[in-house]
Amino acid sequence: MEVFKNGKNFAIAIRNVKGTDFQKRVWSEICKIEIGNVLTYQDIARNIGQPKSARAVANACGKNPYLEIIPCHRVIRSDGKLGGYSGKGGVERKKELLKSEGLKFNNDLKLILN
DNA sequence: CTTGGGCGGTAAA
DNA sequence: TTTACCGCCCAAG
Repeated sequence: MEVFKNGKNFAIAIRNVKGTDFQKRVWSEICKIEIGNVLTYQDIARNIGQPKSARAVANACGKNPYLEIIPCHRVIRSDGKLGGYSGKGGVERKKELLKSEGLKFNNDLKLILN
């Protein structure tokens, strides 16, 4: 059994999750991102000890089975652009989610740092 | 801005 | 066991 925490500090136990070890490591790492924060795919890769696996991390995000729990929208590209979003609404939805968490973007969908 | 090479995990063939 | 596919990254031009 894996234990995930989201940004609101709810602990959520998930049994019989369907996915590979790699995917679970990625997902649990994503759950650590707090509201208003973002990490890059590369950051996640580094945090799980596989700095060269940024692309694979993106794959795992896309297969996230718990869209409502795991904040995969808080993962963006290392150049500050949004990247993709496989949930309903696509990147536009991703952008709105992040804006509602207090982040801002320029017209190139690029994150504006404070 | 574009391109081209490199990359790793996964599902399907 | 290969292949094809990607929500990526980086260096050059």
